[in-house]
Amino acid sequence: MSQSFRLSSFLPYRLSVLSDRVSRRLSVAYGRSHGLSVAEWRVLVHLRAAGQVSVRDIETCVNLEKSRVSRAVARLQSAGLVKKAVGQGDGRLVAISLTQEGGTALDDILPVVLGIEAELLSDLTAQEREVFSRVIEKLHVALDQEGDVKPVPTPAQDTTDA
Amino acid sequence: MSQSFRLSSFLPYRLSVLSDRVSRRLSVAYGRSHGLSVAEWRVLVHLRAAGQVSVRDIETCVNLEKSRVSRAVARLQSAGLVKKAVGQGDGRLVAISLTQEGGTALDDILPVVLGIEAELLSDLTAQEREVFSRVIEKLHVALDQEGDVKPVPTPAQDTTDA
DNA sequence: CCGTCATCGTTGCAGGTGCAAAGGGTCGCC
DNA sequence: GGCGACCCTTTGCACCTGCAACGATGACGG
Repeated sequence: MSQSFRLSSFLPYRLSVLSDRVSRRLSVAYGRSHGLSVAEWRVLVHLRAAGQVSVRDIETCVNLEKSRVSRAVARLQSAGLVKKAVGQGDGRLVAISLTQEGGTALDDILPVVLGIEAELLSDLTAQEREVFSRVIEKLHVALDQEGDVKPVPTPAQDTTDA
Repeated sequence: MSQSFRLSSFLPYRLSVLSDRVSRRLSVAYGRSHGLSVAEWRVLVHLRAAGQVSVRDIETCVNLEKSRVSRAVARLQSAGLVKKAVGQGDGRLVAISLTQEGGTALDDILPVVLGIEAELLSDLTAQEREVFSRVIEKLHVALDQEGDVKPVPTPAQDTTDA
């Protein structure tokens, strides 16, 4: 039956392989030159855009688990790229912000990273880019639907009454 | 300058987030039900298609590091889904093949996995699928070109002499 | 004011991963 | 036949990750 299954045309496989390769290519820019991991890089970028934020903010905005964020921030702090303070209003929150050093590092890294992205995209037509982007969004929608089927308990009730 | 950088529209980020989500969704099928990791799943699938192969074969065909393959095979062996033997012609090679149990497990898993993929793709038009696939290939080509620049060793020598 | 519960962040733990070095085997060449 | 270069696979190590449990803090109700 499924004798003909081909991994090389299997969507999750293709996505995983491509994503890994791209990440690896990218890590040359922010990893090799500044010793940053993916998590650390994402945190830095988000800090630049958001100013002063909590771990929870980062978690939701850059798709990283809170423990991952926590450890990334700790490493960045000991590298001097980030500083932490207790939140003023709420003592549970941690106010994380970029240091000047962190900003400088980003200034270093961003052009390189954007250059790599541009090279990757350079052979694509405008239509290809647009469709590619749309498909990614559609896949997220599909994942939302499938995943969120769990919470919904009984689909029966809509037939029972008005 | 780069104040306007948006992680959410950054290609490597989008790919990574999507790929992670899809993998996670998929692991429900082969992970939760059979206790398989991604590496193990890929090895099984390749074995079904290729029959009897070596670690090196798997490594190149399913994009896994050799150490990852080695450990995946070890786990699969102790789970009884795979068997190992020394290669006949070459004593260095390991002849890895599916056991009957392994084949049965795949028979279980494959329909589920294909169903998930089908759901993901179900909202895409034929054109979207085709473009998406083409873009993935183009990105690989771009990575090949960029990556192979590496071998160039010393940027210093071109200034020093002829 | 105090008890209970939710929220935030950190940490312990078990496992997975990449890299590099170590086994073990093969082949060609002297 | 023996030696050294090479190849295939495993393993040691350091690191990263997810999950779950934990301590700390705030919010709410009695």
